[in-house]
Amino acid sequence: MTLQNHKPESTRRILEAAESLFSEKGFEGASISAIAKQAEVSKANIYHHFESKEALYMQVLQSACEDFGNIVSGLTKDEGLLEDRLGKFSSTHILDLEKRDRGTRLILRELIDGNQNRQLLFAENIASDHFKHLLDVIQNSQQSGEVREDIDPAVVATLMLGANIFFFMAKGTLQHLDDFSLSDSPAGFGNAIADIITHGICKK
Amino acid sequence: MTLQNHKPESTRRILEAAESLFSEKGFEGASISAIAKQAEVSKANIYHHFESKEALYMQVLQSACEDFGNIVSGLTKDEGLLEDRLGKFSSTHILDLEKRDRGTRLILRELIDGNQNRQLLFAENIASDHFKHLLDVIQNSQQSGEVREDIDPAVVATLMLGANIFFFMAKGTLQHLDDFSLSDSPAGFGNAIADIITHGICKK
DNA sequence: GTCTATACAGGGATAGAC
DNA sequence: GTCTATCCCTGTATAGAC
Repeated sequence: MTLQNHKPESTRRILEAAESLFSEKGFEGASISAIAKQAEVSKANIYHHFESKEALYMQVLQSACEDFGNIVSGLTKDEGLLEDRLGKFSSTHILDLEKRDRGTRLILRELIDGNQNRQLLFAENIASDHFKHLLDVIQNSQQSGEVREDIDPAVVATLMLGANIFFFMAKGTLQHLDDFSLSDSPAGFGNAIADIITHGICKK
Repeated sequence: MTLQNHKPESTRRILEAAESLFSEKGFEGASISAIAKQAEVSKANIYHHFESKEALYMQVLQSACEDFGNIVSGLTKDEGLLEDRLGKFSSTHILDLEKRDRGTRLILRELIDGNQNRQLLFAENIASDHFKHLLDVIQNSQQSGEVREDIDPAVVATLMLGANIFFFMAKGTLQHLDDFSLSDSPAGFGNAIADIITHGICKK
């Protein structure tokens, strides 16, 4: 976020190519040469715009985090049934994961790699948006008496977000399971888990 | 699984070091030199026992998959309340993810990398154990009338396994969230989501 | 089976012309 | 700002002695 936003075209192309390759092959797997080739610039040009490979990577990661923040603001807080609201949230969330496929993969990689410093960054960026937004909805429903008091909202949020994220990352594997009919219907999956979370799987 | 099981000590040490480093840094991030140093053998020795870096990696991955298979067989199918059975399954599962930390990370990495060939391997290995085992439990409970007929067992299984796996991989990040009290209690989390999945979060 | 030494390709990064 | 050419290091993998 420098003051002069006269970013040359090449910078844009470099970031684009870097996001593509880092998300596909990881930090070590993506080489500067490959990024340069895909961006149609020279290696030296990359080092003119970015201090190092690491600096380039961090910039890509930063952008991905910011993108993630602007997603889930459309969730209605007070109207309609809780199941419908959660279903909408879940569907929207999972579709967004797919829409931002590359950014999503990038962040998932970081979650696993477990770099201590960066996980705080994620906690602040992503958690503060997705997670807390979802927390609010559940806490409100708890205060209005719709939701059981002995439920931990953070567990509900983790359950829902985790299921969506796992659905995203295991998509390729889930498709091989013949029992799994919803593997190509992310929105359907989102609604189905909202149903389960609100009402449970047992008969009443 | 060759016929002569006279694996020399060094082979054992190499596999051990390889699992450690591959799981920590990924395939590209872990070098043969580093593995050799940690295993206290020479680089050439590794190439004496394994055809290539890729072959070594595949062997490590294979072992991790097999380990995963032998986990969840203790789940009781017919006794007790569904909530208790699911709670036990979930807790056991999540504790096993942690116990086999390195193998778990290895497989999660592969899930993201999305190598088409290997995802079939996972579907057959892991799905056929964890996933189908859980499917059975739910389908049985459905036939006995305990569980709603309009529930897709595969969605329930994905929901539960996904939440556990996400809990495992996001542990480091979740710890930074002050709202999340269960971040250091995997078994507690497992039981909590079993409660939600069976009964739902809404008041009856 | 284990080592040292080495081949050779490719990695990240820099110098300096334009 | 962009390039070509180059530096130095480390990567995987092999040769050959012991």
